[in-house]
Amino acid sequence: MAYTYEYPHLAVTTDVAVFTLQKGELHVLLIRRGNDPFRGAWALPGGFVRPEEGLEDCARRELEEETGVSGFYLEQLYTFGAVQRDPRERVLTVAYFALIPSDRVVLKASADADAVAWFPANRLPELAFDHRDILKAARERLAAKLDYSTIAFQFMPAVFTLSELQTVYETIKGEKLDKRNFRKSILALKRLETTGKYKREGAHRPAMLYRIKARKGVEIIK
Amino acid sequence: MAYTYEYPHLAVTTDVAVFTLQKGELHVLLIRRGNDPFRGAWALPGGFVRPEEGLEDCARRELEEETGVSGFYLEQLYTFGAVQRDPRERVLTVAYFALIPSDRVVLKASADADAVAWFPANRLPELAFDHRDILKAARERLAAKLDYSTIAFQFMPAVFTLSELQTVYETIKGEKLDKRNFRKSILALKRLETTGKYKREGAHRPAMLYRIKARKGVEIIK
DNA sequence: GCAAAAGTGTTCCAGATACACCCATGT
DNA sequence: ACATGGGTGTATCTGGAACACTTTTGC
Repeated sequence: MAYTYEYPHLAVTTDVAVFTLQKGELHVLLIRRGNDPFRGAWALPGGFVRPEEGLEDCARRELEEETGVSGFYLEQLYTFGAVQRDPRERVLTVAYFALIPSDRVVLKASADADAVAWFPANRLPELAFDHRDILKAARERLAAKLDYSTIAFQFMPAVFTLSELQTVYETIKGEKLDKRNFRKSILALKRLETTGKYKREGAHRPAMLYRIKARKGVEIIK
Repeated sequence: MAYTYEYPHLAVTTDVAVFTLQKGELHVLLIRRGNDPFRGAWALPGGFVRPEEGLEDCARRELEEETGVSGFYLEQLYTFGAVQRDPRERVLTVAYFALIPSDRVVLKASADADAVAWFPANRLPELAFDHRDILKAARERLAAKLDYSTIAFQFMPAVFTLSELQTVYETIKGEKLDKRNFRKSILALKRLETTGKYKREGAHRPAMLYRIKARKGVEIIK
């Protein structure tokens, strides 16, 4: 099967930088490549855009196929188009980033990949293509958005404690936050409500469980 | 001449939303299309990406070819990929936005276009494709960046008065600013210096002319 | 002398920051 | 009883917002 056009066309992929939090560390989803180029190396999940498929649809489909997760937050990041970024031919990639709550990180292996795994964002293996650059851009965007949007909520399960939410902020920003000030400013957003239930674990006072009032999209705040 | 590939490729263009300021109004550069589809309609300058050409190179080249200007500020905006955005076939566009100082708005007609003209951003003609969406996204990005970067300097000629700079902010944000507060905050950035010369025009006190200390890129501030 | 834009400081307020102790629980 | 993380209020600081008059010029 061949595809012929009157003038040059480009190969176009979407790649997705998928983040979650595990054990107080930011993790990235990577796939071990089963084909050349970079066979055996780790790469972002992604694949070629089909002619009748929207860009975001493509990113979502590839990610669902390769990992089995769905319903995640997805946002276009940047389009990487350096001429030599793929050794085979010119390949453009429209990069996205996705966030997955920490209670939905179960993965399935798939036909496209030898393996799928979460890696701590600070200890990554060698990556295929320019995927390290893509991840760097995604981390910067994520960290920036913490300050002026409700994006952090996308990491949270259905119910959670304020300390857990604070850990999300601290992990991504890489700095400790003051507990009282954090609670004050988060509650001032009026986006959380108490469930009336408590999380009890370990030898200490149980923590109030909160939920997000309207789990719509990410809102810009301040 | 035909181009054949083993699997589907996409047509990829860059389109550029070019802004400048004229007579205290934000203006957009448009090109009247000489070919179908949308022959005779106005559109953003842009064109197909060549296989051996970087994305930003393409945006810059198309804009220089069609307008004769060069050395402008250029930033990737967003990639638009709706399946039906071009009636001929699936065409992806990597949209950029560009800013041109108000003293360099001279245009040349070119082979690609019947006409090139500046339009007030608030009174646009019918536009081809989804170019109205692209312009909307570009305006939003521009307005947002005023608050946390030095992007407004990209509109200024070599020397200018603080009142002229203030007019740039007021025009893009669509609101009046306090003169004393504006000067205080702009000068606090330490990015401007006086030239020692004055602009004298009209029956009033001459205004000090300033210049930008280091005309590098756009910096993130605060 | 008058019209028109340039230039200049201080007060006020709100939101961010710094900071320390008691509470509820399991062992 | 003690170790562990949960939960709470106030004083201070700082950056943004509000605000009015004098200066220099051309006509």
